[in-house]
Amino acid sequence: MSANPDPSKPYHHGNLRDALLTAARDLLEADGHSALSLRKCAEAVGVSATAPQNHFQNKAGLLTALAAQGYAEMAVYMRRGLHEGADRKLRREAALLGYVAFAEDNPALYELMFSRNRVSSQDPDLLLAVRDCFVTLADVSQGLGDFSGTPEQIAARQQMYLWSVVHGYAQLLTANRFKKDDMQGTRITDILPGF
Amino acid sequence: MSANPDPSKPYHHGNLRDALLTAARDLLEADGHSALSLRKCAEAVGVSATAPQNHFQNKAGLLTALAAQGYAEMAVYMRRGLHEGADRKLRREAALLGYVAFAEDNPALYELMFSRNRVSSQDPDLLLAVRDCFVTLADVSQGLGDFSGTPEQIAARQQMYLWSVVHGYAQLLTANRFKKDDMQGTRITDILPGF
DNA sequence: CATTGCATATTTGCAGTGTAAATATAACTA
DNA sequence: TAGTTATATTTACACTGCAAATATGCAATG
Repeated sequence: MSANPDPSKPYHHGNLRDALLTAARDLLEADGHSALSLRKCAEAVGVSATAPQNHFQNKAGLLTALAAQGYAEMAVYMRRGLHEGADRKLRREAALLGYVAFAEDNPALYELMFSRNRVSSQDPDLLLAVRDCFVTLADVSQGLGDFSGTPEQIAARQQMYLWSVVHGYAQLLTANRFKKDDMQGTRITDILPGF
Repeated sequence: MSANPDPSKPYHHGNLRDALLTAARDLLEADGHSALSLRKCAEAVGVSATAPQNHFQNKAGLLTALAAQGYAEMAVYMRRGLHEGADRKLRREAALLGYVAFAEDNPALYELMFSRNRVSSQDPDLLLAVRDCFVTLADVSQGLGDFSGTPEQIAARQQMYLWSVVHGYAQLLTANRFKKDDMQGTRITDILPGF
């Protein structure tokens, strides 16, 4: 129909999917989840309003991809400073501090990752990223506490316990639910009895 | 201009605010937060699309009122089965089970109550409801664990710890993040080491 | 009782949103 | 080169929150 209005800009972006994800994360962390729309992402990247539809089935698809990216990064945070052969308690401490650090660095994304019904929880890529992330958590939960039952039950409860505390702490912290006076530099590793 | 189209229905609803809140909760729990809109609430109650504006400054106002209602109800759940003079451990158990039961009965509302930036966290009514709710939590967190420091620091960390575990457990549970095979009827009181 | 004031509800209008469908463009492939 | 496919645009529509003007009826006041 009409010619390309700006010949300097190619018709095809080349890497639109990644560019949209980056724009989405910026919008999400900068202005909150309510400021995140497919159209704003498109505008930020400089493409037409409906271009994102070619890369994400719908908005949930974009959010799901964001969440998967988040889990992958959280895994890196957790493994940072976690060295093979180190003392188990030190490994656990490193993983927990990494977990919380990720949540503090990406509070809006963290909320999205643990939200109900906003991401397609059965997405294969997401499931993979989640699994990879919680391999570390399951690892460092070994030998924790004094639970009873079969070895499998003990392991399951150790994981449920550790994940519950660290997730609860991370979410309450990033949602500003802890009074600053009470905090006084308290870290996740300071509130685990017998740690 | 034009006469009332249905004389059987009064021009003024009479109790629109409460009716809207009820409709909002139904929509929220039934079809998820994305199905919740001011217009749908209005339609469910049978008033004009913009009638809610007279009772809530904006959508955040409605969500804030919903959250405040939630905290008030959660306080009731926690105090249910918590009798004066009872053993502290039993009181703690009752409060925790009540906390989780509320989250299970109102998963979408629970998520809203702990979300970032969706509710006006400085709303006076909300703050009051939150405070009343966590009086009980602070109460039953006394004598928990083996923390060190000044009495104030110990109390603060006891509260942070208990709130973190129970919140993390409730959220992960209602977000279906615990594998059913691992659960096997495990309750919050089963994953607290030394409980 | 009449009238005035106020809380409540409606109507109208607008910008922003997700998404479907048809079309256009360019890259790849045989 | 010709045909196919992936990628991007345009157009269209229903839905949303919200602002502004208007309508309605109750309650208090003269």
